[in-house]
Amino acid sequence: MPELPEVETIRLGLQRHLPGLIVKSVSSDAPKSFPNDPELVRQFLIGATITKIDRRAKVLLFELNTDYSLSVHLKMTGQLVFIGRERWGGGHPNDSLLGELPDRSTRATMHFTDESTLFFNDQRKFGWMRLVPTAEISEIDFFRKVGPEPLGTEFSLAAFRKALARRKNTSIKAAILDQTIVAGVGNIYADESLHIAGIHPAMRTGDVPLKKIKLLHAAIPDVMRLSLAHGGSSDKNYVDADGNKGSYLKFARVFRREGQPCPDCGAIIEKIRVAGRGTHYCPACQKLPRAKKVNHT
DNA sequence: CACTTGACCTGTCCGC
DNA sequence: TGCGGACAGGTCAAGT
Repeated sequence: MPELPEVETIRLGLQRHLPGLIVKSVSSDAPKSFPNDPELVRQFLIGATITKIDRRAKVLLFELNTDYSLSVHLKMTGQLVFIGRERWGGGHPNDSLLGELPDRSTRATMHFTDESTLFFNDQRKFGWMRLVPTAEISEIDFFRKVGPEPLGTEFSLAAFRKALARRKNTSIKAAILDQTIVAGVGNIYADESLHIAGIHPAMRTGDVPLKKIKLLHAAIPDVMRLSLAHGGSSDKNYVDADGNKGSYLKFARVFRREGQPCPDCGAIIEKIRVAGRGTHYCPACQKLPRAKKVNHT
């Protein structure tokens, strides 16, 4: 899915469009992508005003002027696309999408009283939109366990080292994909940050020297800021709230670049499988000392 | 607990 | 061209 930079890009777009809008109706493929009790929807979503769009890790939170919030996880292929008040003839920048949405991957559609619409599309149906009592969000298991935001101040080197100590026998890639270690890293930015830090993705976490852990700790927020500046990464599905693609992959160092030269040394980038995920790395810049590998594929 | 694998879905691409 | 299998950006549950 969208990883942190993509979800944050979507959040910024939604924050421009949604606050102040009043939900008129919702249609969905419930319960699959919209697992909510119809009575809760009627009471706490229909007629509610959206006040703010927040994000924690890869989860979006639509704050409502009721006791509930709408949490959204896009997983691998989710999209949230807003179509403005086209009936007013206002020339919204993505009016060209009119007629293209809904499409066959549209799982939920939220209509607002001003005739604008938010489409939740998700080809693989892994994502969801879920009403949660706002006061209980911090008690939800995921939010209790999730690690620090890499672009925030709590992501200190000390906190990172302490968290990594819990996963010392797994690969460093599996460790940084673990949302309880650091929030928002997914497959793209795991590969990119490990390349910046010069760490082989399959290296056992406990064997990565402190010097490299420091580089990795700096690389994770750096690569996310760079991606954010380019509107995120669009490989196949990702678009922002206005339907635009992100361009980070044009600048990617290793992700989806197997067979191409490493931007640092020119060696040919390889693709392997680590932690069950397709993994891209430079065999020259990211060496694996003998016996420092983790015993899974 | 720490760790790995498989499941959840649909679509696409690749080799035969 | 058709068909089977592998694979795709994320998390969970369930197994060891």
